[in-house]
Amino acid sequence: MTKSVWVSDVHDGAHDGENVELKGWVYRTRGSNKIWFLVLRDSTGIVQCVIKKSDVGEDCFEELKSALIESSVTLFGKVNVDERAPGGHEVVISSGKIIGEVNPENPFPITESAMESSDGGETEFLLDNRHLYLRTNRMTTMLKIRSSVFGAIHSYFRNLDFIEYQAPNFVAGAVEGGSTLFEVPYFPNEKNPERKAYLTQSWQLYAEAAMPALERLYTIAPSFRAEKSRTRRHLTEFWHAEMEIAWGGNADVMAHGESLVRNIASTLLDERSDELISLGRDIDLVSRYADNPYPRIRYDEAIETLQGMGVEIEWGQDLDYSKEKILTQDFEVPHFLTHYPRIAKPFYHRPDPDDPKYVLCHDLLAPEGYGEIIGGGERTWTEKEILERIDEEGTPREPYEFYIDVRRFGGVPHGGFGLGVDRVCSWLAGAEHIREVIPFPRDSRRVTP
RNA sequence: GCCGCUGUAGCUUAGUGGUGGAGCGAUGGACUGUUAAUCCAUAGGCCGCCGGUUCAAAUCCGGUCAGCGGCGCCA
Repeated sequence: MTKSVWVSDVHDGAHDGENVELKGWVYRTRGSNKIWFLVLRDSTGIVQCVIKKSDVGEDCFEELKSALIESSVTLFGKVNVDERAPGGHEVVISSGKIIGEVNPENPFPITESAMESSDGGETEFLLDNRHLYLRTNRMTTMLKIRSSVFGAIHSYFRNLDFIEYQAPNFVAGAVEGGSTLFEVPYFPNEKNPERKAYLTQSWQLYAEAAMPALERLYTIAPSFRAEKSRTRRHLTEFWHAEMEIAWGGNADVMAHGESLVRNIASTLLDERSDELISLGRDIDLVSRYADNPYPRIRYDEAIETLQGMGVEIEWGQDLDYSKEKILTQDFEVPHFLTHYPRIAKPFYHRPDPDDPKYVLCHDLLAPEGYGEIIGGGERTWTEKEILERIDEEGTPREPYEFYIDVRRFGGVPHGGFGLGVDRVCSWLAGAEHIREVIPFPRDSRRVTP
């Protein structure tokens, strides 16, 4: 049953003149009643198969001719170098059969016309038929790019001896102050009829608990946000790559963030440049993101810049997307924004000892309007400071007792960041919408298929 | 939570008050090398749903449902 010949190997010339067995799905067909061209698709590409009635016989010819788009087939034939074939290689078939048929009364719904006006985007029809849309060239390409991004993140951290570490997805309280959490009934009982758990928004608090044990740790895991965001960069379930290091400050964490993102860009150039080109992505742009340093700008400078441009913004306000967009429109590479006002950020950010009006934090803003891809910084790490900050925010202490304990037993300076993996995929692939880079996107209005 | 836009055949769409058209796909036929093949024919429509105006509604009005886009929030 195992498959040994892949379409990409046929095009690479690995089987020229050989008899091979091909397994795959019908991509397109055309022809006459004497010669039939079946373009076969597998996970590595497409190849033209030539079926002549005189070679395969009447019965086989009629069977293969009846195979509709996305029928699965096995074909035997000889690999032939022929300039008339798309890609330069074709397979002249000697026999073959349909494995899984497609009923003519219910043909494969993802047609050329279904994708025609979508512009790589996401029509209602394509979203409803996502499970079938995955088989198309565009989605397959996106998923391959996504795989390389995940691989690059694992390689980056493992090469530096980071330990991959998993936190629970059911949690008792919020990480972000005031953000909306998904509630899940969690074994309510007589004592506690309303008992609930929440889906995690971040691995961070649990990573900090393991920081004194592992010192360098990372994860790639889903995070959940119950905000009804309707934008091209939000999902309710997204993949979060997070890291935490002991004995590191804001600048150290930022250095990792920069290296990681540049590493992802260069990995894509190595492994997926064909795919990027097929999506129409400008390779020079991706090279620029891989090769150039990412500047750091303090919050105060950003505010001054914006005010100088005539934007109405006051010191102390967080930078929303509309401001980010104005700020980043002239950026050629991602920029870090650092030292936000303490009042704009949650309690776990450490106040700057040089000026406690600010916290030691950073956001990494991607160019081309893709916005924030990293949020991170140095953590509040003494018991005194963390209690002070929790209280000043009005956050209850109880759910965070385990977190405060980290400071009570040998606290050390430490920090980390979270990177939105889907956002990075979307940005580097040049996607129109973050939904394009995840197989089954979840947003506030859609949980199916 | 707020603002905007769109629902016509399986898909993409034309149709501003008077018997709903096309392309793709499907089916049948023709064609010996096609490149999204081509040509001929056939089938396929509660014009999202409910109500109203009118002699007459896909078309005008009200409501409703669904979807999409944007803002706030963030990765």
